[in-house]
Amino acid sequence: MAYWLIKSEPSSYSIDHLKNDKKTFWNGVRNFQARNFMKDEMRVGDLVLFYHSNAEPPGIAGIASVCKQAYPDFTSWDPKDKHYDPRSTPTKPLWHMVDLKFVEKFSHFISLDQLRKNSALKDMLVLKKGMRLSIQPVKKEHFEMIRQWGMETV
DNA sequence: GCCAACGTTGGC
DNA sequence: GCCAACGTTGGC
Repeated sequence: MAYWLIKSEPSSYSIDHLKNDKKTFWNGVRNFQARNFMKDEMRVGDLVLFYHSNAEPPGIAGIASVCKQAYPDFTSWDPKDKHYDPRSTPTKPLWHMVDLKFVEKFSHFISLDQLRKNSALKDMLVLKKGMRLSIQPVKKEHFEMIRQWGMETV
């Protein structure tokens, strides 16, 4: 069982959208490193920190879990989709996605600023300068600390 | 296979 | 809206 962090812009898809949908497919990933994490390493039952990027403030909003292992991202060969990539076809899919389901929304949103101030978390990839990867592995101890923190009553 | 140019991400 | 940092593309 592994732990991850995924980024999403709340203006396009927030933790509240996921809470409402209960489940969604994580399409539109068009970066090879992120794709490889999904395709090669994400497994059903893995837990995911749901990060709000390009937000005010940015930070971790809750938790999701992987409920379907990687399969071809069919939006990649749809010319009408904004994530269309002509290199990808149904017979030779280039991009993949997983399904995520809602687990919990944090009672205590953890801002990027708060993450930075916690020295126990300083090795987290999301805190590294210039780190743009939208899907990142997270250490178990970091995940557990953040989960506990996030569920604290404020 | 190098690397400049370009496009994107995402904090600020 | 700016722009640094990065990934990707394409000319050579």
